[in-house]
Amino acid sequence: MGMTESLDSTREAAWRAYIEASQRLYTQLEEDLRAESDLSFADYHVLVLLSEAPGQRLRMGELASRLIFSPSRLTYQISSMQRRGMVSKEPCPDDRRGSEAVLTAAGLLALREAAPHHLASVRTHLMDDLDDAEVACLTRVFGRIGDRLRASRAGSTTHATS
Amino acid sequence: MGMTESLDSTREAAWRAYIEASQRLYTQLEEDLRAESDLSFADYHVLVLLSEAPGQRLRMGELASRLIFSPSRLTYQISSMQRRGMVSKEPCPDDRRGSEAVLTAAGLLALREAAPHHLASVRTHLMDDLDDAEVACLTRVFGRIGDRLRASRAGSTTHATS
DNA sequence: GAGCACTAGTTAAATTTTGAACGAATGCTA
DNA sequence: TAGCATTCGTTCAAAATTTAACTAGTGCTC
Repeated sequence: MGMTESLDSTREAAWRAYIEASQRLYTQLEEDLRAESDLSFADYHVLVLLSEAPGQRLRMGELASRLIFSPSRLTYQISSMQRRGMVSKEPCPDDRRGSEAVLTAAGLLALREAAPHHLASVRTHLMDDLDDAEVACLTRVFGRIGDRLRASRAGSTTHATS
Repeated sequence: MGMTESLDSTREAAWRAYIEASQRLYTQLEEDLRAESDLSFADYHVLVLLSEAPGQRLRMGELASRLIFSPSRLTYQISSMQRRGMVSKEPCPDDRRGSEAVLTAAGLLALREAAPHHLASVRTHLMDDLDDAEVACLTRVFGRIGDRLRASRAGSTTHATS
């Protein structure tokens, strides 16, 4: 387990650059989105996931795990969107504990109106700066990290065997 | 300005991988930090910045802009840390409007105790997976994006001249 | 040096997020 | 099938965050 207590300096620089830029990027995208659409980043993301789902509906739990939201956060998020008419909620047919969030026509419209602006933001603030090799690098790196984190979380949920 | 309405598919994949992994990474690091130290990610970051600053003190505004926090969020953050004894607050000598956050001995100790664990998390969940070329790529990409966003925000703060 | 626009930071109210506890339904095991 | 651990999602209270005033101080312009 030989572990040093710190990051080597090139990795520390990478870490700091990543943290700062990610924070700025997120802030900027959220601001752009709100400026042109009444949607938060979370709203937008919910709309995307629902619009891509079969029947344009998803179980609360499934949605929460894709958004990486806590259950209660998702409950709040969905009721807020429901209040604004973008989604409705229906009881789940095969599991009476569950419910599903369903995209409404208004929700789909909101997504269609916001998407071009939002995607333009993503391009402007992030993607336009990247060459193909860099895009490939990001996909590879973050894909791998996401996989690992997804797996480790799935593993630790199930109670530990001695 | 010929702009398409969407991202090409490799960029879209990169974007999605990045967003998901970033969110998971942040969640995981925060959880690790709390599990082993009573500190939030924000607390930790404040401690790092103060510990590196000359006199181990920084103006509120300076700290806010480095953390990418709104002024009121920083006020809240610092009072919370003050309550817990990690920082103190002193009026700024040369500008009576201002104040500075000062690292306390307890704050420095908390940082020293948390750092090895936190850095181990960063390594485990992010850096250990990356080869040198990938580290270089991240540094370059996020450095550039951070610079651009910092610049564009600085520019838009000052009111627009027609 | 008075007036005025701007900056620093705080405060207050509303919104969002977390975390723990809960009620209801499921499904496994005996 | 009774019992019990687990899962699904919500609720409630507490903590964090945002947003919009607002106070105080600065510094420029005349």
